[in-house]
Amino acid sequence: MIYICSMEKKVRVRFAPSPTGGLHLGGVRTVLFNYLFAKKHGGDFIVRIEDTDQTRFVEGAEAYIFNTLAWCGLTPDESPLHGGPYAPYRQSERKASYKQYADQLVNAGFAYYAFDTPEDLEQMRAQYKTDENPSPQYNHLLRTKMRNSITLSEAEVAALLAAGTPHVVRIKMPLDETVSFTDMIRGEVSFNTSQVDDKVLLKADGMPTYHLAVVVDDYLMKITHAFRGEEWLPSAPVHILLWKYLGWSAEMPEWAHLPLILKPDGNGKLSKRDGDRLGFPVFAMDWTDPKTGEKTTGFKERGFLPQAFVNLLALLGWNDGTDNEVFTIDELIAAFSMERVHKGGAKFNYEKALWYNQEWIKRATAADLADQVAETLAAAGTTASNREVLLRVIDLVKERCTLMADFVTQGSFFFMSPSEFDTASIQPKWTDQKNMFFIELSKAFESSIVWEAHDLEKTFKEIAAAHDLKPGELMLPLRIMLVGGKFGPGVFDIAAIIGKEETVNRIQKVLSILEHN
RNA sequence: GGCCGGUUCGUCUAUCGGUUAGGACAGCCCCCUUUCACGGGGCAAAGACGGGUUCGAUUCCCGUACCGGCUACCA
Repeated sequence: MIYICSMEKKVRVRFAPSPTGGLHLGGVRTVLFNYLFAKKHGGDFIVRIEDTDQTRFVEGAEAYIFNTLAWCGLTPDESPLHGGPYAPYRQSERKASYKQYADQLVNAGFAYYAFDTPEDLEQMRAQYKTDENPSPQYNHLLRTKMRNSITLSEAEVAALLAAGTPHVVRIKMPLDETVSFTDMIRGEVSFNTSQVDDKVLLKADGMPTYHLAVVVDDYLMKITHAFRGEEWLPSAPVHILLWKYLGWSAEMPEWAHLPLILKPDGNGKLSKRDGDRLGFPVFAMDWTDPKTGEKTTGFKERGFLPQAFVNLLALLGWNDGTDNEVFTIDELIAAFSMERVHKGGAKFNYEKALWYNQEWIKRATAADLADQVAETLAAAGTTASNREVLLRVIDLVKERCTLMADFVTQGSFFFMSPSEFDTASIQPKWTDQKNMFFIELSKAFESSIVWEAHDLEKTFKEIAAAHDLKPGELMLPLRIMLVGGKFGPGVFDIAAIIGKEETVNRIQKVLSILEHN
């Protein structure tokens, strides 16, 4: 027998989000693994919007998803936004195409109509709930006790259908069969069909559930590899069976169930709440819930570089087998392989995330950072109009910034005089002698012809010696005069950049503050 | 409860039968630095447990424990 090897087919993967809110870490990582795998194999990355639940529709969520992908630089080859040969890419717009497959399954005896109302189901669950079985399933046992085309006569079913009675289509899980498949990450996984319930395939409103839609669309869109979170593992047998019942087994994609991203403390899936509670972002970008108005901050607005965000996500559950942890997207594409994705979930570590961002800021050139830094500064009320100066400042301070916002504290004083001076740190040891020194220093600076760090330091030391003072006890006062506080790069580098006039002004300003205290 | 999955330093992880079990983040110490960082050096820190298989198991198998996921006309 000749098989068409999947390696000969063009790789096509899809990310299929439900537009119900902000995109969280785990979601972006799923996108990333899809993207890396596709690009690694010269394939296509498709985004398909799974908006089959009309009750959960959230305004703006879809646009948010695309904005996030754009920020991360993970551009889809096909999507509702980018178009493509298999449009539409929104399941709500594909609604009409699902019913025929549901009917096909019913006609073949693999699925059936169920007329139970939500109240009926609720009652059933209440009735059969016991301590041993806290959540009774609509399965091979219970379906015989419900109102469906298995328990009802053919005539009754026909009459109900003709009367337009609301109904769903459910898969008829076979009794005691073993369904197994090879997961790219976990190897062989198998299930006994008696343990799986009769999932709804087509809802009463005519929309498919995820179970039907994912199979139909993956087939129609010629998806070759299906990656999703581990939470989908339990429903995999339903999907495998559907591929089989629809007669598409030969084209079924390879599956990979990605490990979950866990909360840093305790256990369990990472949620938005954990971020709020522990003080770090969980969403990629800011998200405001249109209904509640609740705002959630994202990694972007928190001051992360997209390269760092992508990098840290890739290394959460994957590594290339070496000690290398910092990768560009191109390096990730080159190094990526599903075989090296972990099975176990990973607790999210915000400290490590900060480290990645700092690494990326350190490695970026001043020119790379300039626009963003200027923007960050502007948002904080500081105008950096001179690009030349801005570049010098960035080079001087970037290794002390872990978040973009750090450029505000580390960089503002280059462009405007500090609004506050930490004089409390120098006051106790302040003397007339020091006062005299700074008066003379400011005069000397004022009459300087050259204005470079090296010369300024030389002048500073000469005058200090003349006053019989150690440079060490004068450095901190000078720093506070120029910076406002005990931080920042070398004082003379700072003086060199802010210029003669500003340097002298700041020295005199603090001198007068000290005098009045 | 049932089903499925997972388990190496506090955290992320390397190891694809033989290693002093390696690296990174965080922590601590030292050096560099007349601030804060960066950088350099060092310390401390791990195979859940019990059985097998094997000359030899962190690695392969089984059981137990623990953790997680799922158990909707949600994805």
